[in-house]
Parts: sequence; structure tokens; C-alpha cells
Amino acid sequence: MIEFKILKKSKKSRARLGLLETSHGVVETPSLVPVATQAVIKTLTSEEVLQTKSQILICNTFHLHLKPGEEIVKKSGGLHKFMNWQKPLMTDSGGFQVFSLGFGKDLGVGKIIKNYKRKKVIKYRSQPVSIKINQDGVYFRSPVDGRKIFLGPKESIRIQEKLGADIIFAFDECTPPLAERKYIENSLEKTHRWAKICLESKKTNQALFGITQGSNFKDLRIKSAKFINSLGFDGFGIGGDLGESKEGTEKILEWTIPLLEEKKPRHLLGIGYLEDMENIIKGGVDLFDCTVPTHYARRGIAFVSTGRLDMQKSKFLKDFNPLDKKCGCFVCQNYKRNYICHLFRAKEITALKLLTFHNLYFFNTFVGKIREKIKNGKL
RNA sequence: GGGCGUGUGGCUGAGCAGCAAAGGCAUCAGACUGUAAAUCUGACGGUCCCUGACCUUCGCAGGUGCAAGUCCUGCCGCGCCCA
Repeated sequence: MIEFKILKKSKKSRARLGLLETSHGVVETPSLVPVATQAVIKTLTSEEVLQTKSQILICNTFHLHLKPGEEIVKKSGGLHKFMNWQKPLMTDSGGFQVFSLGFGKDLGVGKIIKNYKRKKVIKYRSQPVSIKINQDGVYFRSPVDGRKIFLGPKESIRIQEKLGADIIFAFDECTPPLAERKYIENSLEKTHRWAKICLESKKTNQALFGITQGSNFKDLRIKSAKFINSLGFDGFGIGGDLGESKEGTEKILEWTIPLLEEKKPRHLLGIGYLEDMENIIKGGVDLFDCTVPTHYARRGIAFVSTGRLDMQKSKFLKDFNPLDKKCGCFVCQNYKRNYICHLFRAKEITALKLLTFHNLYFFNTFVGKIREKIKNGKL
């Protein structure tokens, strides 16, 4: 069960300020949802994650099904106890892995392709190499040991019920960019049918979010938003490939969000560079998860008020400043760039931890400022 | 002093007649948006009219070959064994 309270609606945009109440606490929205795929923010303990001002995390059904298996989590008392995180939690359904382990992996592309000039290469009825999608669900090849795993709407919900997050997602197909229209149409039918099955098969009182798709086709996005909205979900995810550019994503939000019941929370799946945040929030997004702060941290990238710093560059060995002078995180209070740079170049794992902590704190602070702007009528 | 072995680009280490010379490391550059991801891609002797051409390289100095990092001779350095 969740309750979503809208505290303020912007007069300048679709942005809104809200409180998402769950049995594990309240989330101020708009909010970033850091990604804890395997029931952990890589490199951090849950106590540390709390200090990054994170309010809610999202774990992954597919990964936790593989390791350690939902039964283990259930026997541990559910995800919250298992990972010692007593604040709100979400689980993603595994729908993204239909893409990332499928065409995403085959074609070496992400869900946003910058050079969209490339012609559509994914034809109707074509299948990725290592997964097979049919009307009922998806056969995955486990990246862990290669065994076959079937995941469909019922399976995903059953697993998510055992994992026990506060908010769970419907099982969908995250469609690839580079797919022709007919592929998207067919996929959308599946996602819609699966959405109904997810709702019907859920037995717990966890909140269930339905996911709208439709790639970058306006009529399909509208069709999907209307259909998913009609089913009675507790909230919405907006997924799939989100257009060829930032503007593409904004358009998709414009097509989708006005058709979703206003009092329910909207979660934009997988978007969140710093420069994206204001735009998607203005588009009416309440929640968004993104791997960027944590993922980039492990690649040596620090996000700071002046942009990105690649902390592996040797020039930082001579830089005695903190990552960001204005940042209040413990890393910026206690460590200098030259030390962090040294740790990266020496391949010390603590480097990953320091940047992960800083990036998350920085991102959360950034969203906090946007909430302030909405509050003050500036956005 | 004698015997055997060895010396390759920043390091390591293949190559033992047709090579600007495999791998690896390091270095430099780039990518990354519901995590396949502490990963991947590219460059890495020099110059230029740069999908190609030329120049300089494999301890040093000579030699034999159309052709030598690769064979021969001498020297130098390093290692092991014997005195």
C-alpha cells in the first residue's frame, strides 16, 4: 500500500511536489531512485547509502532471481531486512533485461541512440541472440551460468511478491531503438496483455506500477498511456526507448503524462543525467531511477557543479581541492582530488566507494534543489 | 680464468632470415541514462602530400645474404655452473 500526496502543482509546468508514503517511510518527490540491482548500491553499505540522502532504492527481479533466488530473500524476512534498508524499496520487473540482454547486447546499443540516422535494423518477428520472446514471456540465458530462465508476467510478480519491495513493476518489454514500427506494435500488445496479467495475479498489498511503452511513435505512446491508465495500477512507469535525444524524451512525456491519472505517481524508467532532471520533472515526472551516478563513479567520473571530472586523469594528482568545494558530503569534507586520483590509478577499491558516495549525494542534493524551486514557484 | 646461457620498443615478453616487430602491463584519448558493466573501444618509434609513403629501431662494432632482431666474428653487460 502506498499513498501519494501532491503538495503543490507548478503553474509554470507539469512539475509537482509530493510525498509518497509507504509502510517503510515517506519519499519526497520528485526524487531520484538509486539503482541497487543486486540488493546493494555497489561499493556502499546501506548505512552509507542513507547518508547520501537517498530515500528509496530500486532492486532487480531478474538479478535477484538468479542470485541468491527469491526464496532466500523471503526466508531472510524480505528485501528490507535482507539488505538492512528500512526505507522504501522498489523492484524492477526484469522487463529492462528483455532489452539489455537481448537486442541491446546484440547491437551494442543503449536505449537512447544519439546517431539516430541509422536505419531500423530490428524487423517484426526478429529475435535477439541469447533470449527468446514469445507471447507468454521471455526465455533468458542466464549471464551467470548460461542456464535457461523463463520470465513472464506471472513469474515476475511471483518473484517480486517474495522479494517484498513496497513498490513493484509490471513485466514489460523494454523495446529497442532501431526497431521498425511493426515490431513496436506487436511488442506493445504483449506489454499490455502482460500488464493485465500482472494486475490479476498479484496477491499482496504491494503497490504495482504499470509501464507504458510505444517507442517514439506518438499514436502508440498515447494508446499505451490510455490503456495502462485504464487498468487501475497504483502508479505508472514510463519506459522503453525514449527517443533519439533529450527533446525526444520530453515529447514522449508530453504525449504520455497528460493521459495518466493525475493523483498517481509517475516514474520515468532509467533516465537521469543531471542535465535531464529539470526537463523530465517539468514534464511531470515524480520518480526516476538511473544508474549514472553509481555506474559512472566506478568508471572514475565525479559529477560536480562545474561538470564531470575524470578522476583517473593524471592532472588530478596535483590537484589539492576537494571534488566540489560547495558539496557537503563527507568525501568532499575529508578528501582531496589528488588522493582520490591516486586511489583510482592504484586500482584501490576505496576509490570506487568515495566517488559512488559523492555522486549519489550530489545527485540527491541536486534533486533537492529542484524540489525547492517547485516549492518557491520557480519551476 | 673456463663452460653454458642471455641481451627486443616505458616495462614485461613472443619472434630465430622477408617486421615497425604477437601478447600482457603502463600511458593517452573516447564511450557509458529501468547495471551484461571496478567495463568496453581506439591510439601507442618518428615524419609527411597520413585507407598510403618515407625515415629510424631489436646491447655495441663489423661481416655473410637480394633480404638480418633473426646466421657468423669480436667486444660489452647480465645469469648460472666449474676453477
